[in-house]
Amino acid sequence: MVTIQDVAKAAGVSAMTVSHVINDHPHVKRETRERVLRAIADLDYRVNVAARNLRTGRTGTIGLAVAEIDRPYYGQLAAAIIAAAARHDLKVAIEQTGASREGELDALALSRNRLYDGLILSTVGLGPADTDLLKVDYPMVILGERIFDGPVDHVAMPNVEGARAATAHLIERGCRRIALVEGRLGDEVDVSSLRFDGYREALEEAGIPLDPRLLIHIEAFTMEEGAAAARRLSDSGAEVDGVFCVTDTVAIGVLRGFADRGVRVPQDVKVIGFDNIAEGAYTVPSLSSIDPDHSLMASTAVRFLVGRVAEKGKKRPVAREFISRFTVVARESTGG
Amino acid sequence: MVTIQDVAKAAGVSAMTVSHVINDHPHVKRETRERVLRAIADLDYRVNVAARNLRTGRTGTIGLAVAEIDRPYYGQLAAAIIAAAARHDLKVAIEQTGASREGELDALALSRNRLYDGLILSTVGLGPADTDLLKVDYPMVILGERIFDGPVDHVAMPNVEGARAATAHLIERGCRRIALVEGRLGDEVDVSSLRFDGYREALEEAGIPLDPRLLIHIEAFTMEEGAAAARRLSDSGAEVDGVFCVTDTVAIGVLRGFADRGVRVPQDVKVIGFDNIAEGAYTVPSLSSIDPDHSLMASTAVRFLVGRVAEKGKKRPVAREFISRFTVVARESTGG
DNA sequence: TTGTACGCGTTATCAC
DNA sequence: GTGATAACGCGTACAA
Repeated sequence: MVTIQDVAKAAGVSAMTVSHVINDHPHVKRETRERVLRAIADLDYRVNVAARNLRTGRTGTIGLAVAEIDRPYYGQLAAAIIAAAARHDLKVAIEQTGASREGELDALALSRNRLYDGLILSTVGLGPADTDLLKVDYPMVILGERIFDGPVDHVAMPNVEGARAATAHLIERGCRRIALVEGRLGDEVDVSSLRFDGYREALEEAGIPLDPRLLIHIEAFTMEEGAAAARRLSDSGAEVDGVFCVTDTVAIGVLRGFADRGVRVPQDVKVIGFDNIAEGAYTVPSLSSIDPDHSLMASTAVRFLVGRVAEKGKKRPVAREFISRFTVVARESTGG
Repeated sequence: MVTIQDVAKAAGVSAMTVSHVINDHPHVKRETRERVLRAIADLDYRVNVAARNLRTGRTGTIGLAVAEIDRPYYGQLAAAIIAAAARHDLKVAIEQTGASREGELDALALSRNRLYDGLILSTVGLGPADTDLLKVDYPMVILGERIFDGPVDHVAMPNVEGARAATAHLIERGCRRIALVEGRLGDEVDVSSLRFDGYREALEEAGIPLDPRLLIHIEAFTMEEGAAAARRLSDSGAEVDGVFCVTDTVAIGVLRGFADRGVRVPQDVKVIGFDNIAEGAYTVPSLSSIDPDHSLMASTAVRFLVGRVAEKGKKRPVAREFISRFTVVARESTGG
């Protein structure tokens, strides 16, 4: 294995100078630099990242913990984060938490083990009760809800506002009997409960009473659960002319479930989701949604994290918070 | 920062003994072990992975280079690989190549920089002409085609056989004018050309002449290109009663494109894809496909790679090769 | 502008 | 069963 010493010897300089050349330090005569570069090329020298990491205390890798990378929402988020991290010369290692509390705690532990310079954690299972666990001594950014008070940076979606806009959009299109497909796991504040709040507010504003029979509970935000929910809703005989789904993935399942029952979208029922995943533009009918600008969220999360990494060791200042903006994307599922 | 020395001091032993305890070596008296463990807990000691990496020459992380993690196929593959790697205590860092030759070369370079213990490379842009570039001196497994002769392990899909089965499935369902939506980028052997071979073979076996007007070329394997292809096909007025799409993602776009033109699937045209991505079960109509058993491919790729990592430094034996099996998944898009 | 000396935290070797 | 010592390869004071 060719080391920096070998290069130094070949170039007739000290390892120090080689290091300067590698790290683009000034104060190296051009001639010397060129000689070193030639030696590097000749010997096919590569820096040993492990040694550099040990010395600098950085790994050049950040962790990204998401529920499951094979769900479109997380895949698209991960792609955006990887791209944003690359602009800071950072690599991204992906952890899958399986949407469980334990999985998220595992991810926290990994960074504590100094595998990563920092962690971007997409929370699903952790709730306000776990605030203490988030008081970690390494850079972290929570990608999710504004439900934590601790000194932790947040990048969140406009859940309440977006859900209100989605519901209002259905109302504008003439819906009056609007179901909500949601999945609150307990009494805690989570994505589902925040989006429920927006749904409730929009109904109130329009003077439409909230009918508990139109709240369809699902156990996971999957297409499968969405399809089952739509079938249940249809089979129940409940009058429904609109459905707001807690995520697009669920909405795609809902579209499928309605198709199974011969319910026409948007003629019989209008459907809207949340996230604006890429697939929504290609379903039949295409899916209306709320677009929370994932790439803005991703770049902000990375920016926050990079900032924390840079100021590592300093006293922890107040937590930063960023709520993304959103737009309503009207497609065929709500009448175009 | 608390080091192994601190623990050693606190436990009244040497650092070596602490190391033995950490790494589960035998030959440590139980009493000593317990004292050490208590010290570790008391001090909240964490091993410094960077130092361990430097010493052992391993990073505990493998690279996975895919075109774009936000495409369902790669997302689902990545999830399977992360799960398989976890069973070997390995982390996975994801590189996005953007489906380009340069991106794939960059990924090769990163591993050469010893960032990873090994690399699983999903090739799209590299062709047989690049065989030399794949003669790298670190563990690597190619996830893709059997198009490389070099001493590199392969895990491939049954492209020709699967495509033949897909086409034969359409023929069985009564199709005679079968279009192929494909995207060969040049004269090289790639996914598209292999699946074309299978398509051609199936037509031959059924005595159906190949009509070049039914070969629809696309520039990328995306939903967008698929939708455009279906619209072109429909607008061309060509008689078509079946379409085999080179991937499911493209097929989902094709379904959408046909919907745009009022072409009914499967009544007017039957459609089948390749990959059996999860979304295919929830499209309307649901998508028939070829399932190449991704999880088997993923676990095999990781197994190959782990084997190479273990035998690192030894002479390079012959390349291993694994061709996955497949099943035909018949859904609504071909008549159920 | 370049070189020397040393430390980063861990583990392998080998002795006891 | 336990410990002393020497690497692993790089970066950084500090000296020259």
